Amino acid sequence: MEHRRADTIAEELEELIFSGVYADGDRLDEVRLAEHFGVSRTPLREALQRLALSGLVELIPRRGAFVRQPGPVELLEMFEVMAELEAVCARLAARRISDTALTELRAANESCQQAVEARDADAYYFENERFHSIIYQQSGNSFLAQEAAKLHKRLQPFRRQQLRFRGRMAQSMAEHEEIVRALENGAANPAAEALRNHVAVQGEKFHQLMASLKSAAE
Amino acid sequence: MEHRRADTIAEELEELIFSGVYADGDRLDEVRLAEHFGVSRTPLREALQRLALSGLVELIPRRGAFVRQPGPVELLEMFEVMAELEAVCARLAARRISDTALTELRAANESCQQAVEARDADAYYFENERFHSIIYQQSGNSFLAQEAAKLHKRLQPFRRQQLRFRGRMAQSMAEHEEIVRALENGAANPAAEALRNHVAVQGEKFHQLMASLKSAAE
DNA sequence: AGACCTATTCTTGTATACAAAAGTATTGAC
DNA sequence: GTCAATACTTTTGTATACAAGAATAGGTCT
Repeated sequence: MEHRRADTIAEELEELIFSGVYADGDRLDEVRLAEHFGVSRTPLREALQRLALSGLVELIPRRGAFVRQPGPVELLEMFEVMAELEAVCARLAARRISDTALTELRAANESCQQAVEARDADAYYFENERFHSIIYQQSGNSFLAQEAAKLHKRLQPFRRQQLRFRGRMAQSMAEHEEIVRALENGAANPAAEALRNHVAVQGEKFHQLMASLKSAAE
Repeated sequence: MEHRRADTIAEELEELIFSGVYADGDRLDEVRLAEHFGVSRTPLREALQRLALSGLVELIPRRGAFVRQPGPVELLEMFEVMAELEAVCARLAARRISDTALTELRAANESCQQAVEARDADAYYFENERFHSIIYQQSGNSFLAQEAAKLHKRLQPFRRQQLRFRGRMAQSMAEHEEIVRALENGAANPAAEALRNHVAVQGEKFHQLMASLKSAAE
């Protein structure tokens, strides 16, 4: 498997970084990565340029590409922005959401619930993403939906950790229920508040987790 | 002036697109651009990859790079998101803003006012950017500040147009005053509301402008 | 021994060469 | 004249080659 294939390199590399193969600060060796993907340095460098703007990778001239995993502070900030973006989505969606979308939302929530009962984490993540994605779409603002989806994806690996907390999954489902009810009633502010808290609590839980890890290390 | 220089190509190209040299849908010819910058296709293609993620350029495989200027609908959506982002910044900044930052804010506003009186559009844009940038920073969330600044920059060329409206500059200054007062009082919601409206009205004015241009063309 | 300078090696940045796909023009048939 | 098929041209995608900066190791002087 030598050459004649690329185009998906950026995505594959992104996946590699997301999945935690590389730690923060790791240098990405061009020749090694090129070998790994079975391509030359040219397309690999193009992929790195792509990744640079999304913040996953920092390109230092004449030095190389370094993995840039967000630290605890930056993560909290990102969760805060996510909470606000979702709140806006909810506020707009409360007025604009269609009946079919509401049906889909209930279906996604149902599937979510089943995943919780079956303790199927993968299915839960999938359905949870669907749930949130529907709300983004129904904001009626496709630019907003796009930005929200982008950040959601970026935070996905960190959301995983905060579900370790006992009872968090059940609480999360209750919050989903509340969100759906608010959207059904077309209640803009309650929907926004519910979604903001739903996401913000994830950031807080994450913070708690980090703090507990840190104090345990001391 | 042949080779040995790049690194800034992405920025220069971005500037070229921003300044309106290329229209929506224009194809960016790699060899021509490479010649124009005095480099080979390799670094130029890397620059294009960079620009692709920010949405300025669409890369269609085996077809080439096409300029992607947002249409009226997308612009309105972007202004809507900008308004919400700034509102969040204001809400957070109202609690966290420092005295020195408030002083700077007043200074920026003063300079803005002077630029209006001198009818110096360039100075106005510069000071206006400074004004908003301070609020982003004072949100205390650097990720948020970064995202807000990014979108602000992207919308900059379109803001220019809506200031043609008679009296808009003076109104804008009054809105700035109101924002500063709310921040001084630490009034989170009023500050958020004031800033949201301040930005949202820009989107509406822009919409009016587009509509008038369209009806004039018929 | 430690600091400094130099030679060597490694890695990035860029140009060029070539292959494959898309686009264009020319020819021929109806 | 229009359509289709084929040859030709243009342009993208990728590999490779080479140049220059950064890192490193080895040696020298104090």
